[in-house]
Amino acid sequence: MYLINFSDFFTSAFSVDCIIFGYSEGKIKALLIKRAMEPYENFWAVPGDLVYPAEDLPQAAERVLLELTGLSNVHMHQSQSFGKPNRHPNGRVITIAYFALIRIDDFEIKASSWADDIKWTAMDEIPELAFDHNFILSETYSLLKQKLLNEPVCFDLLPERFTLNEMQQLYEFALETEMDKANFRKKIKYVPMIAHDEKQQNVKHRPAKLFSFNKKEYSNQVAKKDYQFKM
Amino acid sequence: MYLINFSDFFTSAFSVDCIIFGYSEGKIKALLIKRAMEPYENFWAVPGDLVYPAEDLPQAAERVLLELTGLSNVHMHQSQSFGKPNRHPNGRVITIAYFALIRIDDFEIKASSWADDIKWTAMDEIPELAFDHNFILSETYSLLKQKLLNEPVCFDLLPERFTLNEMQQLYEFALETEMDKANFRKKIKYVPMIAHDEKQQNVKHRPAKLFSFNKKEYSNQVAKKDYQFKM
DNA sequence: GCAAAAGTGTTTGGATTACACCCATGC
DNA sequence: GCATGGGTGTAATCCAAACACTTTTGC
Repeated sequence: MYLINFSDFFTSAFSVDCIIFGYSEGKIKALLIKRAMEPYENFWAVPGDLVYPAEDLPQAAERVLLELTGLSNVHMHQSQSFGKPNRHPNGRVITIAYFALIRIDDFEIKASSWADDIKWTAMDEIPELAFDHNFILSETYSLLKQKLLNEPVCFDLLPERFTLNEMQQLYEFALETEMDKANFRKKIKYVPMIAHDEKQQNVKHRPAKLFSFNKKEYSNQVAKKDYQFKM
Repeated sequence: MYLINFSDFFTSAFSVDCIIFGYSEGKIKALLIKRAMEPYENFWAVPGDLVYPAEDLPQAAERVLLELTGLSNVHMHQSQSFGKPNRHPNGRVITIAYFALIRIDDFEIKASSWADDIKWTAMDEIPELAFDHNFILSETYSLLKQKLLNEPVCFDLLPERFTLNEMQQLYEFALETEMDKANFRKKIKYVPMIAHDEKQQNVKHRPAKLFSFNKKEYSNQVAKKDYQFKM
């Protein structure tokens, strides 16, 4: 038996928070919005929204992403759920965090009806955020770092064509370590990548070769079980 | 602006599903219940319950665990959330899965008001379950396997005092591989464990030494950053 | 003694590390 | 030429796999 009526359970709301990670200037960044309404008006926050009663969760997260970036068909990774009874001042709201990895230069960000301002913020410069969003963001960033070690998700953050040094710097930022150039290249020797003839432009030193991730070949090798991405 | 009234968002319910993992006879097992009520009456299912409007999520999961096992103060690990709009026939119910790791021999399991029967089922013998519980269980098991590789959670499943072979067999089952005895022992050489004088009893071969996990020493070393559990 | 599993040592090859060196470009 | 990073080779070391061997118990 329950201590309350069955129907009284159906009095909660849930939201998705959608953490959008990008990479530029050697740093992993998250898209933050400045809230245009109470509660926590004028605080920076992770974009998120309530989920409609008939809407699927990842769909809702994709909707938030679409509104802010115009991007669709981006894979949403599920993070954790956060449900402390008092985390939202207006009622019981449980939030399910999702995160998306995108290429910063591929689109224009737009503020939305519920955001006054919007900006990319490097993960080592996150200010105080609304609600429990500092906690949500840092837990989700840990998950991202985990994935960077075990899955080739770095290529969702890097430009379609990138230099090996850009790739190395991404890992150096995420893992907060310095790496040896020669050793890094040995480590990624078996990652399926395409070497292009194209070179870096407008640099005042020897231009680096551009690479792109060979997704097809990667899927093949994983299916044949003779390769497992590992950093 | 929202397409529906703000209050209409507060028409959903949350549940927690609480996957209880144990280890015996060389296999990782999950505690399943036979449902005593509709929907899915008489189906096997993962134990779970609705969350009270003012209840914290991990608290609710602990409540479910307590009712079935009498155990409290067990750390609940969060798994994923599952929220397809039609996953529950009686309304929109989002479930947050948690999992607990316990020592099977440390307690008596008891059926509860909402369960007709209850049993331990090995992870390679899971039957068809109610709702989307097959999916929830297999996703959560993947997470457990992940944790077994990166955190010393195997000691929550093993008896307080265990043999190195029992530990090896746990990993062999989880990773679905066979391991070399000598190499396994080299790999765990730096895991902080206490070797006891006590030996295995009632075996018809040379009795093995019993070990236990040195949690205090582990915490120390992790704090000093000179050790990181890794299998 | 024999069976069975506990427990340990050795060899080998591949990966990781540290470090050195040469190369191509802009100025 | 020089500064700057791109790109590669080598030697030392560590680690993991394979496998063999010894030890201790019950019967």
